[in-house]
Amino acid sequence: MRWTQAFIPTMREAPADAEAPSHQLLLRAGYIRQVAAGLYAHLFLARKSLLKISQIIREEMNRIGAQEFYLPALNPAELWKETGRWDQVDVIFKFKDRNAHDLCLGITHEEEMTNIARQELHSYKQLPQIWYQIQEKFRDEPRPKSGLLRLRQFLMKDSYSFDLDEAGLDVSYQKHYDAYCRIFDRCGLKYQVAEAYSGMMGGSYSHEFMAPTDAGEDLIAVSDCGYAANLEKAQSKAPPVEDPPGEGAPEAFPTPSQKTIEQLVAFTGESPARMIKTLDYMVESKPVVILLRGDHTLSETKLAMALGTGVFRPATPEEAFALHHAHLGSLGPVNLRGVRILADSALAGRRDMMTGANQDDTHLRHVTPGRDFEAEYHDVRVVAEGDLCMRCGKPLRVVKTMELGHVFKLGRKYSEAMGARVLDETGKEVTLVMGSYGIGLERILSAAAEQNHDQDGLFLPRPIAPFEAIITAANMDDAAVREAGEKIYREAQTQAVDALFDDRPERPGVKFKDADLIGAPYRVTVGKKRLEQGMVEIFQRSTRQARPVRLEHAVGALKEELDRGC
RNA sequence: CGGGGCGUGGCGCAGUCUGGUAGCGCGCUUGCCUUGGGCGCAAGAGGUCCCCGGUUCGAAUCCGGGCGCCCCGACCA
Repeated sequence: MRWTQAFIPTMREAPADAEAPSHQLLLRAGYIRQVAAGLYAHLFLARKSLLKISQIIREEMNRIGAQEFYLPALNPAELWKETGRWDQVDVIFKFKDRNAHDLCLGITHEEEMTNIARQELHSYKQLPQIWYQIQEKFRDEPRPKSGLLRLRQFLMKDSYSFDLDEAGLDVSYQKHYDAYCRIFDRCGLKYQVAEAYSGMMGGSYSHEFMAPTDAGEDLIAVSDCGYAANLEKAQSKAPPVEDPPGEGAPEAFPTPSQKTIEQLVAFTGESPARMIKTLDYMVESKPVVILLRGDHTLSETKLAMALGTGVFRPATPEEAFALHHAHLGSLGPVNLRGVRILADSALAGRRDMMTGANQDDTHLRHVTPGRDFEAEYHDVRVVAEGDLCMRCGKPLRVVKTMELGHVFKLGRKYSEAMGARVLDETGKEVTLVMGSYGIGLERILSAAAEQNHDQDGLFLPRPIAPFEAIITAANMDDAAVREAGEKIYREAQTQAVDALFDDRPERPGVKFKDADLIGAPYRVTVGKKRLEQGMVEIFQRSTRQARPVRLEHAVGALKEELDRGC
């Protein structure tokens, strides 16, 4: 492609709305333009890159025997009512057609795929099946953000596996896991596979493929031993805390206006790890007291697991007062009767701690869990940086990441609800066991941009860069330079190098700046001085290393560099 | 949905408090000049000041209502 014929609207300045580096640079480099919140037009460069990404995905899916489908994005409500998701999922775009028939735009396609499965799969002999598509998905997100990171319409590769039993699902799941690793490897991304929270569907199991980047919106805990998990699910051992040997009974002491842990730390000089934080929740309309170490944070996701229900909310100050006869800031578990008390496991075995006295402006010291109050112990805290790995005991790191893909063992949730059954070899009717597996295509591009940029622009991994190289003729008015550029461009085409020839009559500075911006991993620079020696330059964008090569070897040398991987 | 910010030419912004002919930089067009890091000179084009209503002789500016976008939080099948 010649730049004079390409539509690559680069911008010197990023629109003020863009904050994340990937967002700013994809706009500045002319990849995308915003249409509305969470909706972006993919221009030439974005489309080109996304087509390369989808081709990689397609190849790896096909390699595990998956079959590509293409289903409508527009779907009738009936199927979604069958599984209950019509009412349960609040991000569905719903509307009526001219006949007042309920329709929605697909957020994923479990229902539609399962519908096909139940109509067409009748025998174990037809199993296993893996069906996938690369299709638009629509979600009425409360808050779209960060350019292509959280969109209302986006491209997703979603696949669905249908097996006779769990053992079959394990195989389909593992195939996907391996395919996903190959896909993200081939896309040149740094990523981490993390165990993921799998909701309240017992026995389910999932992994997320996470790209470390500051623009991400998920936190994962990572250990040197290979353990990694989303913070929603991650478990850890809290580093041990030295408690004093004191065996004294709880003793009240005045703490005027000391309400927060922070204030109490300043007031008493004790560390927050020596304090018990008391939180009240209303769980299905009944109060539950939750205890945490002062420096720990409650995980509502884990709380839901521990309680076996998601129906809860923090108690109001009035509800808390009714229970403790004290205001927030002085709550504690000692002498509380007739209420369920749930303590984080990090409190087990501790002694001589400090907590609220259930009397305003008063706290208790010498409080020992198990002696001074009884509680059920559960893991309900969010892993903190520095907590110890449950497996290897080494400190965990907390890393900010972007979710690229998710593989999920669904089990029989959809097949059961929709009656997708086949006959097994004994003639018995069995419900299909399903998995579902997603990849966000725009997120691959965003993550690649986040992981491969500097102030001047992008340098995307070769397999997903819109162009593998840009040929920059420094001065198109110089006949020798122009012709050398043309020659390299022609040869690149012959050699199947996907190159952009910058043949614009611009000043060199403009062309270099644009070349730095748009994400090609290499630049071949043709300039007057070197050309007089019969030389041009191969410039690696990521390292900014330039090396001279003979004009006639330029494309060969470029190919070598490209093939070496970048 | 709660909190905050913003809306003026394609992009970045000033002007709004204190009402009086709509400005600057970049970009764009044309000509000259220049040609290895967004060069210089000159002449131009381009704006419903987010929308609706009100106040006023007069509204980008004041008042009321609405819409849109961004950020933080909540949420995220």
